[in-house]
Amino acid sequence: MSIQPPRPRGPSLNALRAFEASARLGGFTAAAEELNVTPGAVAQQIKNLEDWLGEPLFQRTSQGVRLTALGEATAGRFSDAFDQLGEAVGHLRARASTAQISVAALPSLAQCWLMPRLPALRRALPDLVISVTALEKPPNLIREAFDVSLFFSEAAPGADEIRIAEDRIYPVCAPEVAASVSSVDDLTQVPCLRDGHWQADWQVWLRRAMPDRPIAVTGPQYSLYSMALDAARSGGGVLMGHDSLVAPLIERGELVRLFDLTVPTGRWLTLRTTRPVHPALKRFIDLLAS
Amino acid sequence: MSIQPPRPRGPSLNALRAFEASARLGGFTAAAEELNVTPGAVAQQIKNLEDWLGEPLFQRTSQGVRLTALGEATAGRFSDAFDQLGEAVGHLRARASTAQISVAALPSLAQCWLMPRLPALRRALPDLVISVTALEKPPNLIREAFDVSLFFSEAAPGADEIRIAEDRIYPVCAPEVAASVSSVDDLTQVPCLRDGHWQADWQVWLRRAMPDRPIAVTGPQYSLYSMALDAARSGGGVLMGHDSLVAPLIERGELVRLFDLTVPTGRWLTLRTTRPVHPALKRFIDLLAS
DNA sequence: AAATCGGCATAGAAAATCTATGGTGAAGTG
DNA sequence: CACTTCACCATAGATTTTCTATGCCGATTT
Repeated sequence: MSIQPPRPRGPSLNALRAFEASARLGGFTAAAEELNVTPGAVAQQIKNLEDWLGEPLFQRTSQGVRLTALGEATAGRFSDAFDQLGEAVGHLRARASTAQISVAALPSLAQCWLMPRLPALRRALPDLVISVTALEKPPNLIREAFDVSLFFSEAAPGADEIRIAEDRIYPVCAPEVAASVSSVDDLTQVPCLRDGHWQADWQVWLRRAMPDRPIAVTGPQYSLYSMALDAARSGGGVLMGHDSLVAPLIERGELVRLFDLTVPTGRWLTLRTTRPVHPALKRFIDLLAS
Repeated sequence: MSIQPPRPRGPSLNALRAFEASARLGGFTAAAEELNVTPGAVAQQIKNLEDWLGEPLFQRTSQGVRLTALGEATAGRFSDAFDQLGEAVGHLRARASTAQISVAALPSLAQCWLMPRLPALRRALPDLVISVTALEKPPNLIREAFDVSLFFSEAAPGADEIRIAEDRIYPVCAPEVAASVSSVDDLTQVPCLRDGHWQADWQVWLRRAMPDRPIAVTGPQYSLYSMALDAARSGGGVLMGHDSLVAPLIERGELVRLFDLTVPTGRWLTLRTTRPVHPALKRFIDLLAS
């Protein structure tokens, strides 16, 4: 008979992950979002870890948290370790023959760019299960179980990134609305539709259209670009169109361009992938980027 | 309002750890021991991981498990990642000012070697909380929350190991028993106490004492060396004494040596530590090794 | 002054994880 | 040849961990 008493328990792996994410992202709330839990859950995990350690890792202030010296000194090691773990999981998935791909995309891109392409993709890759998740902000592909992300990015493309198209904007509206807008000044007389996340679009375009005489436009705001797009299609006003998203509608005659001024926003529609890329994913990406 | 749907869930960290341990130790049972859970729990974790992956990682045979090609190809990455994670936790503990030390030791060493030294150690390091866990086999110091381990080892000492003493054996008994044993042959007439884990001790010693004429001794067996030692002290028979464990009792006259033959077992009492070593631990080790 | 943004604490709910149990086939043992 | 042992499986129920929900606080912004 052998002695089998309780061994000293280490910290929970989830607590370590919560610490790492909070340290890297600079707050419990951001970490909670990445980990897909509530901020309270992260706060608790970190408290557990601090209790186990007997020492605080974050210094709480009323407007957020800051790493203590101890936290600062060790956070990097945890990030490295979890990077490596994420990479190992990536290899596992890449070598497994499971034909599963999950895409993270900006809601507008998911709906207006990806969805129209999905039927053809599914037809070309019938053995592939493709799932799409709409996210406001690009996920950390090393940590989360996404294979591909599709967002607008200003940065120069990295090694695992492909620039698909430049983001260019111009006003668009339904054909029957176009008649009532003959000059830029007329825009003040019609509803100028806006997307909540791209509030600045109109200003960006107007600054170029009327550099000397600033004008202000107003109109309803939609939380999703696709909703604003629907509104524009049904004659609800003028929308600041993003070329990648409205071009097919213009081609089909559902929308028409107003004026000829196209303004680049300085961002690019960027597809980012995890490494390593398994064969099915490679084919998927090649089709998307072509 | 933003879209916050379920993100694709990755595998649980605990499942990954169970996989890593099982792959490294070559079985669910061994992994369960290290992780301090039942084998069934490990089997379930691994099944979860395989279900998530859609592919088996182990090939089950009736006498154990073997890694599949996929498991073989990725297990190493997970070991590296968890090594790094363990190291990060080690740094965390090392920099924290918590004066907590936990020692893993062979039951016999814990009771007969460490316990007698503990009072002095606690007196010398009063601000240190020292806990001791008896284990049959040395724990993996990178993975588990031990600071120091104390076992007999045949291998040449590594970088984080200190050889404290050579393991040498010789028969001992209570003074009143010594009178009835004047030659090695007399050993067949008295109970020869044995420890369950050191069954071979008598054979090792007798092979040297009587190289030409092998004799067999018999006697009760105890699961713990300290029990056999108590039996010997109270006159229950002759015990094969390990020098490090019985020397103090001989000095105090509670036991006497029989014959003059001391046989080295080829093993060494070895103290192993984690790196990095924090200051309190350093002082502890220095005291133990001196 | 009100709204917003992190963060905290707590209780109860949900989910993950573990144990316990009985069963299998293969290998070793008397 | 039966008998034991060993490692693993499956399942159900218990336990522990983790999460959500809620109300609260203090600082910044409007």
